[in-house]
Amino acid sequence: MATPYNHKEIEKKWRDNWAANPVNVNDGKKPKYYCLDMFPYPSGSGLHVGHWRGYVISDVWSRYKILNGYYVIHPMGWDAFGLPAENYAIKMGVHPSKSTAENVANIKKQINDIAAVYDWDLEVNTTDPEFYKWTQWIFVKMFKAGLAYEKEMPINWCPSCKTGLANEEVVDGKCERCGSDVTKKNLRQWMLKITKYADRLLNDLDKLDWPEKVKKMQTDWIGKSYGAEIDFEVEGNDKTVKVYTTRPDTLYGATFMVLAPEHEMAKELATDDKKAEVEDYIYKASMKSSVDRLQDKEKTGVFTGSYAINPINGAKVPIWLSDYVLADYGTGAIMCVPAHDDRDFEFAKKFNIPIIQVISKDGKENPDLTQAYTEPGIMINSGEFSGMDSNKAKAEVPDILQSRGIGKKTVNYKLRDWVFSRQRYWGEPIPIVHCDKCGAVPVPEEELPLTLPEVEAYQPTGTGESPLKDITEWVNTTCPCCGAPAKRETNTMPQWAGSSWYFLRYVDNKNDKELVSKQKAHDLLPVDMYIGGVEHAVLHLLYSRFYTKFLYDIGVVDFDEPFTKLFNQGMITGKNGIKMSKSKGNVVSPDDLVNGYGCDSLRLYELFVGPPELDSEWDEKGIDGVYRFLNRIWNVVMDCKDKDIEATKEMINLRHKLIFTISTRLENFSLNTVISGFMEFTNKFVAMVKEKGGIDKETLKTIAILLAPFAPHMGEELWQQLGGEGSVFAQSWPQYDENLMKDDEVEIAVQINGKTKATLSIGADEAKDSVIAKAKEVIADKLTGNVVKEIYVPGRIVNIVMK
RNA sequence: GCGGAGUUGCUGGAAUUGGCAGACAGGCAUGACUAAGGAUCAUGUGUCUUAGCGACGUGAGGGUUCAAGUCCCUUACUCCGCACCA
Repeated sequence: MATPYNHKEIEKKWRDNWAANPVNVNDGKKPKYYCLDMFPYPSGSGLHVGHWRGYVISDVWSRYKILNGYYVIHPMGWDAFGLPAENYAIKMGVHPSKSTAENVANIKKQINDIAAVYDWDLEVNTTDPEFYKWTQWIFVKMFKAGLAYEKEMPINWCPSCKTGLANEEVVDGKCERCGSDVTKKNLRQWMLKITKYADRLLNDLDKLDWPEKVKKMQTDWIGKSYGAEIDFEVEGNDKTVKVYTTRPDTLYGATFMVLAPEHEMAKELATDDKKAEVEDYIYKASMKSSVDRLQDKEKTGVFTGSYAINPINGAKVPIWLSDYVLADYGTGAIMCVPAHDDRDFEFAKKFNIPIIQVISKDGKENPDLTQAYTEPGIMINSGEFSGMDSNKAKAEVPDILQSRGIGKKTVNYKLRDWVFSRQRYWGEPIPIVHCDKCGAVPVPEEELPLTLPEVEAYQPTGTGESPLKDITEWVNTTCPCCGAPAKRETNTMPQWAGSSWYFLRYVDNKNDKELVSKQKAHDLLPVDMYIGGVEHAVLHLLYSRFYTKFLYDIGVVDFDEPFTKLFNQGMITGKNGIKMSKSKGNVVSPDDLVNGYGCDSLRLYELFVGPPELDSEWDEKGIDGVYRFLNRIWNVVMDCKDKDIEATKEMINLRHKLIFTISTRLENFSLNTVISGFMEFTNKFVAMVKEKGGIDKETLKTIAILLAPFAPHMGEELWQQLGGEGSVFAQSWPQYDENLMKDDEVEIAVQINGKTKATLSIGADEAKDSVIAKAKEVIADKLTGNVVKEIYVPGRIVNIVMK
C-alpha cells in the first residue's frame, strides 16, 4: 500500500522549504509581471473565505506567470489608516496604532495560510511614517500645482462617523462605511481638483483592458455632456440668468425657467409680493437632507414673480425655484421644455404652465399630450427650424445659435472635485501651515514626514473640528515662509490617500530619497494585473488613476495609467446570497478548513465553487469533492511513479489534451472549469491505470507542473516524488502539440431532422460522402421518407433532413 | 425611471460560441468492502411513459434555422450600478 496523502505533513514541508529557497526571484534577466491584489484594510474580524478567493485567484495567476518564465512582483501590504480602523479602535477602547498593529499581525498570519508567493520584503503600511512621508509629499506637490485648494462649502457630513465625506463615499444618501443618513454641513475643506483631469480620466478608459462594467461606471460617474449655455434676460431690469441645456434645439418650447433654491439670484428675483413665499421655500429646501431630497418624488416649487425673455422668440417665461434643479451642476438654472422632458412636464402640469410641443412624430401637433414626448421626430412650432429632422436639429442648432450670439456651446461633467479632508485623528496630517500673513503654506518637503502626534484623546469631536485641534504643542508652529507664529492644519487625509498610490511604492519600498526611483518605476511598473472586488469601481480605481496621471505629469513615473488589466472577482456569500458579515453571523473562517482539509484543498475549492467573476454561495460540503480529487491524483502518481511505464500513443494523446485544456481555460480565466477539467482527466488517468497498469513518467510530471499553480504543495511533492530536479516552479509550463492531440477515430451524432437517433464512430479525416453513407446505414430502418438534404458538420454531426 | 448582468436536474455549475443539454462536483439511493473515524469502490439519479431503440425538456410565449440554452421579437422575475445631472 502506497503512502496515503497527508496534507499536513506535505504542506508543512514545502512551506519551510519555500521559506529557505524562494521560488520567485528577480535575476534581472527574466521579464517582469506585476500581479497585484487590492490593498486590504487590516480588519479586526480577520479573513473569511470570501477574502481568500481573491488572493487564491491572484496567486494562481502569479504562479502561472512564474512557470511561464516571469519574475512576478506579487506584494502585499496594509491600508491601515482611516475610518474603519479608527472606529474599530474606539469600539475596542484601544489606541488605533495598537489595534492596527495587532490586526496586521493577525491577518498576516491568516494570509500566510494561503501559501501565496507574496514577497514580504516589499511590504508597505500606510501608517508607517516612511510611507506616509510620500503621501504627504504628493499632497504638497498637488498644492504647488494648484490642484489642492481650500474652500468653505456645504459638504456631505456623516453624523455617526463625525466627518466630511467625498461624493464617492455617499451611497443612496447614506455613508458608505456605516450606513447613516448623510447630512449637509458647511465646512472649510481641502479639495483636490480631480475635475481638471475629467477628460483624460474619461478618454484613457479606452486604453484599459478592464471589465466593460467598470469602465461604464466610471464613464457615468464622470458624466460628460455636451450642450450650451444660454442667457435669458430678466424682464424689467438688466439682469440675465444663464442656463445650461443639452437640448438647445428645443429652445422654442421653453415655457418656463427653474433655478435651484441655492442659486445666487434666487432671492433677488423674488418680486415684493412673492418675497415671503420665496424665502420660506429657500429655507425649507436648505433644511432637507440629501436623503429627503432623493426620496421626495413629488415636485415642489415656488414662482418668483419675475419673468425672463426667451432669446429666440422674445416670449415671456416665468422664473420658478425648485429643488429638483441642482445648484452645483451646470449653472444651477435650467430652461424648461415640458413637452419633451419628463421632469419639466410633471412640473408644468402641477403648476399649470403652458406646454408647447416642438418635436412631433408625424409633423403634426398633438393637442393633448399626456406625457413628455422624448423620441426623435420633426421640428414644429420652431420658426426657422420647423420641418427639420429633430436629430439634425440637435446636431446643428447649437452652432446656429452660437453664430447668432444666442448661447455658447459648452460641456459639463457630473464629476466634482474631491473633498479631501477628514475631521478625524487616524489619518495622514495634511502638511499645511496657516499663517496670518502668508496664508496656507506647505510644510517644506525636506521636513516631511509630518508625523501624527501620539495622543490619548483621539475621539472625533463632532463639531467639524479635528481632534488634533486641541494638541496645542503640535498645532502651534512657525510659518515656514516668514517665521511668524502660525498654526498647523488639523484635518487629516481620507483613507484613499494612501491607497491611491501604494502600488508604486511596493517596487521600491525602502527608498528614502524618492517615492520610487525612475529606474525601478520604468522597469517594474505599472501593474499588469489587478485583482479585487468591484466595490471600488468609482472610488479607489478613479482616485488611483487621477494620482498616477498627476505623478506622470510631474515626471515621477513614465506611464499614466496604473492598472493595465483589471479583474473583478465575485463575492463569496453566505446562504441565500447574503453578504458575509459578523452581524449576520454567517462568516465562514478559512482556519478550520485549512486545518481539516489542507491549504491545497481549500485553494481548489475556492476556485471550483463557481466562475471567478460571479458571486457564489458558500456551501461547505463541496470541499469533500476537491479533497477526494487530490487524493485520486496522489494515488495515481504514487501508484505509477516507480513502474517505468512506456508512453503509449494514447497516453501521449491524453497528456497533450490535458495541457491544452488547462492552458486555454486558465488563459481565459475560467478557473472553475480548469479544476473540473483536471478532474475529468484524472478520472481518465485512473481508468488508464486500471486498464494499462500505469502511466508514463513524462505524463505524471506534466500533471505535477500543471497542478502546481492551483495546489502548490501537492505540485512540489509530486514533482519531487517523481524524481524531478529542483522546484516544480523552476520548470517551464508544458506546451501542447495539436498534432498529438488528434484522435484517429471520433464519435459523431446521427440525426434525423435535428433529433439524435444514433451515434457513429468514424475516422477523423473521413470524407463527407463516406460518413453520410455510414450514417444512413446506422439509421436505415428510420429512413422512411424522402431525404431532402444531408448535412455533415465535420467531426460533430450528420443530419438527414427528411420529409 | 435609465443602464448592466442573470434565470439550465435535488444543489453548485458545464456546454469548444448555432451542432449529441446536464460535463465535473455535491447530495441522495442501492450494493460491495470495512480493525471504518470526516473512508473507499461499483451502479443509478431531468420529466413523462403503455418502461420500447418512444415523447418532452434550459423562466414564459412567439419567430429564424436542417439544427437554438446559444440568434431575433414579446414578456415575467432576480441581482447589481446610477438616480431629479436639464
